[in-house]
Amino acid sequence: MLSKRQQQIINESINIIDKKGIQGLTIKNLSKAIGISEPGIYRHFESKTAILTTILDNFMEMALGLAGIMKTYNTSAIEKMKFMFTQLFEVFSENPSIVSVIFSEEIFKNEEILKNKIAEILNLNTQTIENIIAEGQKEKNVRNDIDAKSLTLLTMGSLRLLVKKWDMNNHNFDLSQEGEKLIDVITKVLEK
Amino acid sequence: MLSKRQQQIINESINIIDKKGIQGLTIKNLSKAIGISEPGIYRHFESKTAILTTILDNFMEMALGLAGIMKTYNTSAIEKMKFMFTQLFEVFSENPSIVSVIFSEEIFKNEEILKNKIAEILNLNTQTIENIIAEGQKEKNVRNDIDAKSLTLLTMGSLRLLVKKWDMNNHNFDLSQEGEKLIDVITKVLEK
DNA sequence: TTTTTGCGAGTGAATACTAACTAACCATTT
DNA sequence: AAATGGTTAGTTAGTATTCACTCGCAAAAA
Repeated sequence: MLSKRQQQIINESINIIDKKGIQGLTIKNLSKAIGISEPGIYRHFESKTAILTTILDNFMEMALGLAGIMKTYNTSAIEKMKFMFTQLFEVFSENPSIVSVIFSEEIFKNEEILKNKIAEILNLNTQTIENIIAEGQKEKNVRNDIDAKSLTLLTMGSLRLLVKKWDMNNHNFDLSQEGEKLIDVITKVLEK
Repeated sequence: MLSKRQQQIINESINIIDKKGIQGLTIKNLSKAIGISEPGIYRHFESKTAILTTILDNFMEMALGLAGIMKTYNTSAIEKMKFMFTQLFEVFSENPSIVSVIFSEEIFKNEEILKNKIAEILNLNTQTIENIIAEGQKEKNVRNDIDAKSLTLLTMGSLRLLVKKWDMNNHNFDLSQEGEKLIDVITKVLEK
């Protein structure tokens, strides 16, 4: 479990990465944002890498949680997708800064451990969507003239790009609203 | 025009970003890779930012060139998309390292000028695809139960994700081959 | 001869991180 | 109730290293 201070450090780190990029995340900037001295940070994390590792571990848990929910959620594939996407758009709208971390794999290229963690998260999320789509194909609710992997690519790719554009354009449109539109489009494309 | 040395510096910079991320691109690393001293770099670029600016300007020219070609290329929308995507997959296969720069917008978050340049490039490429799709809808070759913007999101998003996965997984699959598959899928989705 | 391209040696600022110390709190023991 | 010892969370003042970049000079090219 993370202490309050640790959680604060994590949140502020994500904020800084969002605003200034990974190069802007320095212990100095971080400590200033928190309001303690630089060595104070090291009372709560043994290194800067430990902070980044914790961030990614949190995202991994989120991904695992989502995968678990989707497995037990008992409806059609299309309904599952709708539910999942609505949830995601809500989370991103409420915590805009996590977008620039979770959809920006290459900011962790520097360190092998982090690079692998982020690839794992992406693969898990892909698998979650692919499972839903494949299941839908079995139940004949989803078109099967295109294989599940390709439909997953379409679905996930468009979701990611929408969110990324929202992020790059300083959230100057309503993500939940545009997200709803995208869900409709994807539904149209997936349905048999 | 860029001198040979300048072009070499640009290429090596892209290579380093690909391998080590933006944090790995230091003047020291760069000069070592080129085989000259650190001050030697400054004979050819006035600053590190100037190097990055030049990289993005090159990409902008590529995007403009592509947009120009697509305007004059006189076939159906579907054929245009096929042609454009095949071209892109070829370019990426031959120059894998540019992928981690051109599809990694957030590595330039640090500097406002660079951030804006990369947003411009993305918007231009989006516009190019959207134009083709909208034209196809006019000519009744492309479905019109979904608006052009959404179809563009699907198309571009899936392309980007495919290329990004290829990059993240150390190019462990044949991009051109998987790209062909994606082109077929997109064709199926777009066609009326 | 002038211009271009390189070099060694250095600059100040920023980087992640450490050493040594202190004040506040808290559970025991006296 | 008071003293004791230990933990937690913070500090100031530093470390070695790396960062982008500059200066003055030399060799080579035009």
